[in-house]
Amino acid sequence: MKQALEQALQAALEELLQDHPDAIAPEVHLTRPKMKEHGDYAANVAMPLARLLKKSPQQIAASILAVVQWPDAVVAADIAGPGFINIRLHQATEAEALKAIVLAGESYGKIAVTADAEKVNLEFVSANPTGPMHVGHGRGAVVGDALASVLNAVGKNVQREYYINDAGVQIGVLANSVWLRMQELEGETIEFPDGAYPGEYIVQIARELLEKHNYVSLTEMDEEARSALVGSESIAANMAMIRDDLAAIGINFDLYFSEQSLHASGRVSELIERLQSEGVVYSGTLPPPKGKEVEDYKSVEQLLFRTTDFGDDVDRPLAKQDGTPTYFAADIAYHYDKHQRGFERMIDVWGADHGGYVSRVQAAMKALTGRERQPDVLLVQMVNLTRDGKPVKMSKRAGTFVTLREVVDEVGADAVRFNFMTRRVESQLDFDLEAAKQKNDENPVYYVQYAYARINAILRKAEDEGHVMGELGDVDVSVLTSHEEQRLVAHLLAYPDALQKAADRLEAYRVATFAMRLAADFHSFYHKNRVVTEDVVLTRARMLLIKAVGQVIRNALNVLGVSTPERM
RNA sequence: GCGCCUGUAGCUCAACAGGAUAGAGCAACAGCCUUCUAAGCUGUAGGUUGCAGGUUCGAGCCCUGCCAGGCGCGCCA
Repeated sequence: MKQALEQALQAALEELLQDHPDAIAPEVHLTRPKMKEHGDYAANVAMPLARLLKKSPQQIAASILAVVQWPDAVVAADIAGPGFINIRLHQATEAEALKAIVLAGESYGKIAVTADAEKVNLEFVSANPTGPMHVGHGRGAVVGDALASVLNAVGKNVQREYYINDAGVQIGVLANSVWLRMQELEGETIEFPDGAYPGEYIVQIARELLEKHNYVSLTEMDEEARSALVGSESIAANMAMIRDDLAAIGINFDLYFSEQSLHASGRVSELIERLQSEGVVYSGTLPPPKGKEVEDYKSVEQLLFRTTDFGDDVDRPLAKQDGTPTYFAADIAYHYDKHQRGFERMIDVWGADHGGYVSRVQAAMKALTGRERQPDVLLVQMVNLTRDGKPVKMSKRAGTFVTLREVVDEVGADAVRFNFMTRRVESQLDFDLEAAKQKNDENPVYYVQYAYARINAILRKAEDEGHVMGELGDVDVSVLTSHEEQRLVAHLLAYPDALQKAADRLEAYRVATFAMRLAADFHSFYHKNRVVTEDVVLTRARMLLIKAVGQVIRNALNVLGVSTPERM
């Protein structure tokens, strides 16, 4: 319907502007007015034309209305305020759409993924395999997963991908930490250095490794070989834990991609060679960082990628002083690999502390593929964990940081997911453990789920009393005339647009706020109108209405990965 | 010092692509359960949208400058 209206207006505009060959008709964009008095749809097209045509917006709106050919469903269109065109539809036309919603069911609002759908790679979480995920990772995980679902729902072919940083010095630290604990468990006296990972999980891994391997033969091994063995097994153990924790909030990846595999297969060095042959690499020195005190700064000649030619601030090193590739070098190889795997679009979800990294990766991809803004990066801001309003002290060094798993176990997956999803990623998020645990109005997730459960309670009650909605075609929706009913209908019809907008802007939180507003409209309706009454016709119409509401709430929560209990 | 993000009601956040009277929840106050789930609803109060300029028919949103908070700033990832 919206499209039909927009087309009608667009056609009218073209006609009007025939006398102005140099004028370009603005794209018609209809909105749903906040206030019912402003009709079902509103268009502001007359306003931007005011200057161009040297007429008042009201006059222009009038000339548009004079030529426009509306679809049958339009009952009235008038000019209001500073030049809005407000369109009113036959109430029954809107309500008829309830039937289509119920018929479509789970697929209402969704676009099917076709064979030629755009291939999107969505990389998120990518927490280091050196320890458990913390709450900040959890936010990125939830946001990434929901965004993947949103994109999938609008017809994109989405792959969820996790990049395992299983290379570099941190892995050596991990191997060393575990080995020290193994020695300790065997009764040796060890000194546990500051830089090592202190957590209890390290001891647990050490214990498991001692069960699998003969300690004495390990001590007899060459140190490098032992470190490699302990390291890779520790990574495997940590990844198993991470996957398990992710599964606990309903997140599964299509692919876990190993950084180490890029080094092992020679793809990183191949990539560096390729860049060299293209002349965007040189040997040079970087100026010392400004504003930050670097005590032992030494100017060193390094292999540098001329990212400044592609929009970055300074050139970036591809190799460390010892000649091994930097993380950056591997990451370029990784993103280039995604490109070669045929993804038309890449989206990365990173923590805000990686913000300074965006321009260099995009610069590298521009150099390699000529494409701008790839990957598209979502920077997720920090989570401040509180309990009863007081900050929860976290220290990674002391091993006292709160893990994502602990939070999920304490407050539940639904509460964690929904709370992480109700805010834009750009804003920092305060997450209070006590508030998230409460099953009351402080907790938006229950508010929405409660609406769904309540709808089901009513439908059960209706059936118990012998009411049958019957064939959709027989339901007379013209009796749904109250303010609350019309609001609900309008809201339901806005769902596909809301989903599309969330996808276009990579803002999954919109689906959450949509669900909350819909739930609010439903609760309001519930208190003013009875569904099950003596009036058979009205009862059937309202059963259809709330069934459609329940369906849309369910669809929205499905996208967000939040459960929809039938009873609460 | 430079770059990115943020600043909206006492608190946590919205405001759909620059549109109509800036909205919700919590907290406060006053009401609503012998009728489909009170994990809910209705009402009252609460605002110089950090500050100052600018752009235009119109600015919370765009531009400039300040102020405040967060993140980052070579060979960690």
